[in-house]
Amino acid sequence: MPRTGRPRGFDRDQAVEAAMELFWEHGYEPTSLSQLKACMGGISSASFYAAFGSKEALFQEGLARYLATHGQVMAPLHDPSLKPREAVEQALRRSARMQSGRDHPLGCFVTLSATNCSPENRHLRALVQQERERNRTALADCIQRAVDRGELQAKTDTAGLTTLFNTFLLGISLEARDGTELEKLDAAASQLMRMWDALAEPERP
Amino acid sequence: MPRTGRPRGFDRDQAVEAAMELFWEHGYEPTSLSQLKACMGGISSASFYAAFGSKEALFQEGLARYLATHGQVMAPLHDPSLKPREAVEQALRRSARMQSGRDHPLGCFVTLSATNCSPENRHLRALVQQERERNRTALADCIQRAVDRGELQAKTDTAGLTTLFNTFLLGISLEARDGTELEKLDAAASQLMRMWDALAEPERP
DNA sequence: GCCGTTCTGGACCGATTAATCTAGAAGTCA
DNA sequence: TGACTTCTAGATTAATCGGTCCAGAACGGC
Repeated sequence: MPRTGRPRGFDRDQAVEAAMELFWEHGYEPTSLSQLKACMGGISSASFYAAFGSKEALFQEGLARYLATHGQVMAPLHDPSLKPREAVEQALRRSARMQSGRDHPLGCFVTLSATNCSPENRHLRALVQQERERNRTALADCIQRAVDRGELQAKTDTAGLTTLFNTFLLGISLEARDGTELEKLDAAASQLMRMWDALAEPERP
Repeated sequence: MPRTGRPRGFDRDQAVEAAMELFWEHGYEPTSLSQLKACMGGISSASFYAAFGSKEALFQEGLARYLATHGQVMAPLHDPSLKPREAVEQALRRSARMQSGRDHPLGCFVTLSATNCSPENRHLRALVQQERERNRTALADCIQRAVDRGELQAKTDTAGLTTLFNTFLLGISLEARDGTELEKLDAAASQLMRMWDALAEPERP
């Protein structure tokens, strides 16, 4: 933090937040420098580059901001203290609720902000893809843990079940962006969790 | 078709095909005129505009081409002569197979080509969204038909089940683009279809 | 008051964007 | 052959892209 010199004329934190929403809504490439500067209160190019370095660096800050806030709906998947079924169900329902929320862009930043990408920005796509991979792995671990603990039948096709849940999870983004209401997404999640129960080892009487 | 004048120096049909693949891979906005002209054999701007009118018109032609070819994997959903279960299963499995195919871009044109969009191209996003809506409706009709015919229990939550299948269907795009192999997608589809069977009215003995 | 530091407004950069224009080439038809 | 039509190569358009530069403003420390 600088203790001397002319103070910044805008709130850097709010600016990152506003930029995140722009990237979230329109994606990395369609979001222009002019839009970004405008959403920060009409700051100048000099101010922009002094504060963030580049458009790309700002995008990475936006991603980090998203992961630390809205993206936390996926946290249950990475919490080993939760029962696997609980973790999965919470990830689904929290994702659905967050992504269909109306106080920010619809859908998920991680799946939607770098979908359409020029070859020269491939590394940015890789950045968010890596995040999806993290969730995919966590989900797989969750399901494996459920089998290990006897909460799913031993014969369960874990790879297939993981892909099923992950594909649904990813699909929520597109569904939410198309305007599907939370009620329907939640009902779909309920159906899917009923399936989990059907695959659960029946209690020995 | 013109019967007089200098003949076109390139194959218009092949050009539309090549453009479709570019839009499919990178999306509408990141695909530049230079790339498009290059993939058509390095034609000039004049040739391009004489043949297609505009970048946007070409995109619409590309979409139409996709729907008439690769997009036909969704046809079962619109075929009332198929049993509902068969229609849904075929739509899932054919989508998974097509979208993970390696002789064209991964995923689905309809869900991926206009995801990241500037406000001024909103109408193009609406164009592909409308296509998704068509499939959503067809899927809902399919499931309603299954209930009506007694192939699913009368108490079935049709809206929830429709959203479940549609969300999975959309998710296949993102999953395929992330490189998930057909084997896993197919296993996930199998799990989902097993769920259908669990919801089916049990046969009276 | 003055110095060093940091930020700001605005001009400016080359590159690229989608799209247009002009001159001429290459065909059909009479 | 010559009129007519259609397409092509290449220069050119205005606008916008992400990014840089500079002169001066606004602060803390001395």
